[in-house]
Amino acid sequence: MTGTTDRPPRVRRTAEDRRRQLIGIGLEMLTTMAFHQVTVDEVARRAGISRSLLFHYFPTKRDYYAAVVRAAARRLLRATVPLEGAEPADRLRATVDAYVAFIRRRREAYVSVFRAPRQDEWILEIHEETQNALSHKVFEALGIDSPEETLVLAVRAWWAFAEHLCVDWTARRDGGDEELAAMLVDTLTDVVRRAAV
Amino acid sequence: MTGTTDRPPRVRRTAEDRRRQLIGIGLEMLTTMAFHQVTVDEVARRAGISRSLLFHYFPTKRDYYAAVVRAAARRLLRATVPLEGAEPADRLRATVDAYVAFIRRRREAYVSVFRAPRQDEWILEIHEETQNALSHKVFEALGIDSPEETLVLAVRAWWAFAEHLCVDWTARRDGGDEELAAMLVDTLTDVVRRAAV
DNA sequence: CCTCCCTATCGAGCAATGCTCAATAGCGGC
DNA sequence: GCCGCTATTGAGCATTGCTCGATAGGGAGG
Repeated sequence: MTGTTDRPPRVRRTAEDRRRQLIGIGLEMLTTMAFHQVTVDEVARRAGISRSLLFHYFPTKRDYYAAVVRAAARRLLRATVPLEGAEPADRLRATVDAYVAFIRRRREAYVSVFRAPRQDEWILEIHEETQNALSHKVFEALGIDSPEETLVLAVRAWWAFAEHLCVDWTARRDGGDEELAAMLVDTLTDVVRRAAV
Repeated sequence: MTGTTDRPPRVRRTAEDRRRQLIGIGLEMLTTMAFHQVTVDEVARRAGISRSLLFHYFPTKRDYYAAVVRAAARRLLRATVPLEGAEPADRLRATVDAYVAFIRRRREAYVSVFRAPRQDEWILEIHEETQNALSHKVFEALGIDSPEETLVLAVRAWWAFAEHLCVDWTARRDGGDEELAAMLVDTLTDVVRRAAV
């Protein structure tokens, strides 16, 4: 028998392609394990490349992580694009519905990326940015142009509420998402009212 | 000149003492940096001991981290002991006030321990436990013995709201904590009402 | 005050893992 | 069919979490 380890031959992709592949692998792995368990070695192995190449595309493991998380964030924001030209209440409800549906569908990934142990403040920042973007959607939906700081803080904090409730709710119940969404919209309305005073 | 590196002499403490010292160092370091930046080497250096000794007391770095976080959680829970035998509304307000005051005082530490990047699911669990304990205090204050699951989820999620709002608020404002506490109590009341339906 | 023993403490070294750098080889363009 | 750009690799370094056998401080008993 030959002593050759049957390694797949070197394949050459475009940079763009390779990036996408690597980020895809990261997204997939994060649904299974926490990021600090995701070793560069393993990602490279799954991609069928050497560790060095990963470092060629992402100078640091954190950069890689950040890219993966950013990809996840983009997915979320794309999923919650607000309805054009409907009633404020409907637009609010639509965004909240989309958010609930997103978490229902991608719960595992969402948790590992955003709520599970994160290793890097950078990830916090991306999460923060994302939640701020969601807050912006709320103000958009409500037709509020330049909200008071208190209101901004309150709505942002409400998203923390929403995130937590959605994650827990989808973990314990198989359905009732309409009820959940309704409760979210109601409490959001309450919060806005309280903070606007 | 002598070539002796001036290392302090070996001092022998009781196990209990050493544990406390190490945990204290951890709490202190966490106010300055994220945990993954806290290296075993550095902790040992500050304590004036060898790395090995740290591993003698905490079999794993995570065990050490967990001990530090647990200590921080105990502080928080001790700080928010509910008033005995007052009106429900007053007890609620007292707990919320204590929580706000705690974050105002120990903001840095709180953030690094609970909201900053955490490396370990164990830490999430401790945080979760702590927040659940806080939820329990709310039900105690309100005189609710066995709350519905929906209510439990809602109140727990409200604590996520409260945490976020407090951390952000204390970061941007120097005062107005009464206003903050009032808003928290109001929104909590709203949430309880909405979830009880 | 001396001795003994328990255990707190250390030093050296291993393994995993993030990261670097010079060298190699596939593929598009001429 | 050749050439050059760059995607790709392999070997190796440093840090860091962790192990293990050896050492020594200090309280208990004489």
